[in-house]
Amino acid sequence: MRIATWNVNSLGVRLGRVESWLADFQPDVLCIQETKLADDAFPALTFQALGYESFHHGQGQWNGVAILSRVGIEDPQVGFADGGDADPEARAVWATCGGVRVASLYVPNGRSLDNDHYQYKLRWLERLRVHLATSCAPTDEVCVVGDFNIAPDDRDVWDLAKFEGATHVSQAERAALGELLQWGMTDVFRAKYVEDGLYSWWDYRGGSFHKRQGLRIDLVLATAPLAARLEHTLIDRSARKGETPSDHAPVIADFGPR
DNA sequence: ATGGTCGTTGCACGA
Repeated sequence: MRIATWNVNSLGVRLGRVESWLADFQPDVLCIQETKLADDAFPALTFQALGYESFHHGQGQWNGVAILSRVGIEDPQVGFADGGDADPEARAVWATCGGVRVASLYVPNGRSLDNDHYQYKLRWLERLRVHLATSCAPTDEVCVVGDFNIAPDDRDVWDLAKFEGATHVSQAERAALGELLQWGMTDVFRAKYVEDGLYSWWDYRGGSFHKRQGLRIDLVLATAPLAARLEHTLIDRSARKGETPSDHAPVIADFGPR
């Protein structure tokens, strides 16, 4: 089972690229972030014609997350089932695809450590932790993927000095991610590759991609029964090349049969 | 030199 995640930075602009990427990589599940579309503008029929059912939660101009699946979409769910207020931003969808509980997440950016949005980010991560702890078990097959806007450790940052005092690397964010891992999830890309310099996002400005100045912030987290079957994982840097790319590359994980 | 680009929208702001 091939599960992929890709922050496309506007599905309206990137639909052609997503269509050809699906044809090239044939994922069973593709989780998309930053569709920047309202639900009635989501191109479900286009994906259906390619063999993918879909579930989208959007709000229009910003955010927006989706799951595409050619192995079924059951029990779709939006946001967090923690009894709290609905998230005002469209950042999380869940569905069961081929027996795996899948989440497509767009974790808040945080903007800066002294910004209210950073507190929203930390609260959002805590709601994610509670949602997982109360609706899933580490012994279930759960795959939580997306743009985490957190570089898990220093290997995932091109220049630590540039990020001193910034979001994406702060102790509190990394600790929040660490709690998800401690609960029972594996960062499957890091499980296969230990070296630094392997990134999934590069700033559009200043030729960052060609200078290899990026961050690894797009993650595939899997519970033990799934992670034990990991066969391959890849960041598709080729998708960051050419005309009008997203600033993120897709991340793929292949899990063998049960 | 504290910039740079791209997406949204609308002539600024978020990432």
